[in-house]
Amino acid sequence: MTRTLNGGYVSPSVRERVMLAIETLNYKPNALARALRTGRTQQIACISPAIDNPFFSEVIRGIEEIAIDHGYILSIYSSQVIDRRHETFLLPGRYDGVILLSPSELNSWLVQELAESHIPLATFWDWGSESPYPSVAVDLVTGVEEVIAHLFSQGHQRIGYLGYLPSAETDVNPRLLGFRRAFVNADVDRAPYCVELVAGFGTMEEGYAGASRLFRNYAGLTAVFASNDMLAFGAMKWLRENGYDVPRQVSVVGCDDTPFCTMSNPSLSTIQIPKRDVGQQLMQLVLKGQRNTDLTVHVTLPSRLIVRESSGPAL
Amino acid sequence: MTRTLNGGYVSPSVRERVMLAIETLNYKPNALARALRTGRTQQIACISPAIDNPFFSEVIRGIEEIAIDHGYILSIYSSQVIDRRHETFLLPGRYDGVILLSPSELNSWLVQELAESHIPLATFWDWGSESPYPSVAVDLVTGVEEVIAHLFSQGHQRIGYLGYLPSAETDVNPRLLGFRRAFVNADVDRAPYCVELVAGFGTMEEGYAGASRLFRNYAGLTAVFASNDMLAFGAMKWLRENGYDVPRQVSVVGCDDTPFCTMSNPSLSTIQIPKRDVGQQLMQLVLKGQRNTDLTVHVTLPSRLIVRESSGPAL
DNA sequence: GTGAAAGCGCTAACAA
DNA sequence: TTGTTAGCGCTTTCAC
Repeated sequence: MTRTLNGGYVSPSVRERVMLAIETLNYKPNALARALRTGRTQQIACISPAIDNPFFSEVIRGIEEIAIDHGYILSIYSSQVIDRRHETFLLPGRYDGVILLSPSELNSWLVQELAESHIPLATFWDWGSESPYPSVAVDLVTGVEEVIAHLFSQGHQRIGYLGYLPSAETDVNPRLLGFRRAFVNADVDRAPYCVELVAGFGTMEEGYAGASRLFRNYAGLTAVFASNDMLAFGAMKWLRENGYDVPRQVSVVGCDDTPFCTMSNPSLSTIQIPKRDVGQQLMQLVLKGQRNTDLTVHVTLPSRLIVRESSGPAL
Repeated sequence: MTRTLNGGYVSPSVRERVMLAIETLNYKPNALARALRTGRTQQIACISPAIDNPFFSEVIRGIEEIAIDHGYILSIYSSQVIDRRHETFLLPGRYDGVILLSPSELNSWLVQELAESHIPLATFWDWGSESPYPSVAVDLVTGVEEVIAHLFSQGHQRIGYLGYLPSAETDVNPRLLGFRRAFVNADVDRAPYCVELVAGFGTMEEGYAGASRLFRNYAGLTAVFASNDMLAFGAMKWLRENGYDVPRQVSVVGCDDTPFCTMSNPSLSTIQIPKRDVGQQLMQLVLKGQRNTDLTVHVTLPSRLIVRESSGPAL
């Protein structure tokens, strides 16, 4: 029977009889038993911190494209609900590879376990310092510098930064890094920049609340850079509701270039990230990891500013 | 060893020695082998047609809440990439239950297979006629009637419907059904309504293109009802770019009440669906299905109109 | 070209 | 209380 399905030397008569039996008994192979025997499941796990953030959706689409091409199917998990109780759920056996999107301190234990488990691993690393694991990163530092240069060139002096922190690693956040560096590098004297960080995963609600704090705590801001688009949208809402005209009174720039950027009114200036590419490279890294073990590859992709309607000349 | 982990009668000394061995050898149980033996995987699969539509994200969150409570972990798949090659990937063994969101003709084969496989199944059914499988549905017909009543009351006469069709089942779409029925039930003579359907999954791009066709094909429209929020956002963008003021010249109403409804400018009037509830009920259905087999339960949840800024008096 | 048997890593049942 | 064994459903290998 085995041979009939998996391609072997079978005589036509036997093949026919087997096929008939399969049909009549409605036989379905048990994927689990097969995986146990062969050691491969043809499944890849992707653990995402927020499935409702379109940024990750797009990255996942990239992963899927490559995975499908190689006969893998992609299983998506939300890292917000994974805790140590599930420790073993993807360890030995279950997956032929794991992709971790934006791991934070909240799931560092998972990264650790995964790394020790010898399952091919790839991470989307957006916390500054180099990843100890195979990773894809985006060069956001220069992206953010572009943003600040753009705002400076439009006459903005007092610029706010709106970020989020899933845990406490704020200092290695490349966006904030770029933000600070841009001010240091600027050849003119500026009023100090203003930073407001909200705890969370970078949602619109957080952006709304964050904007409120930012503008309450710092007077005279004419521009805000938000560390992702969701925050930016939330901030724009707060600004609109509180009588600030965007972009005439306040410029807003986001990060990620999610699909809503072109839909919002005004459309959102943002940093474009090659999201599909990120996903594709991640999956390629897993594929590589399946051959050579213990390699640590790092891929860095570029980012660039896209100016839309939400940013313009300062008053 | 088994007993030490899974709670059995073990003497302290043995327990200690086993624990030590586990520690030093860094032993991790193989989830696959365990599942093969016990017949349960503690995993639930959820197959979603569009992970980038926030509507589904929210439903998934509801599923997750209940799943977690019962010790299951949720695996999410995008049905857009699943085809017959993956036929066996969730059949016997892999999952203790499967939830199918908005199955369409595109994956009717999957529903079929699943139903035959005796895996507890629950479907989110949004195509009108009653589901032959355990399902959660939303009473959209009355929701849509509310929308039309609202638009009528604001003086709108010529109203467009903007829908999408993943396959050809347009006639059982409850939104369209409600839309038509509202016109029939109306006690006054109205200009005929106008329907434009775009092929696809209900994205913003489709909404943009659909609006363009709608307004090209039908003159004098003063209101549009879109069968989901994404389409509505796309339509609003097209309207804005083509000089139509929303809501002063054209009212727009969406469906789903996704988070962006309150963020967009103008904010979007829409039909609210209890998304979390939908998810929770779906998972409950799976749980039920694990006990009694072959039961076919149907849960219907209500929907209601939320009026925001995008709809108002006709010119 | 085909049947049979071993064994993947686990748990449940049965002896001891 | 503990050690041992059979077997989940498959694939691989080795006889025939």
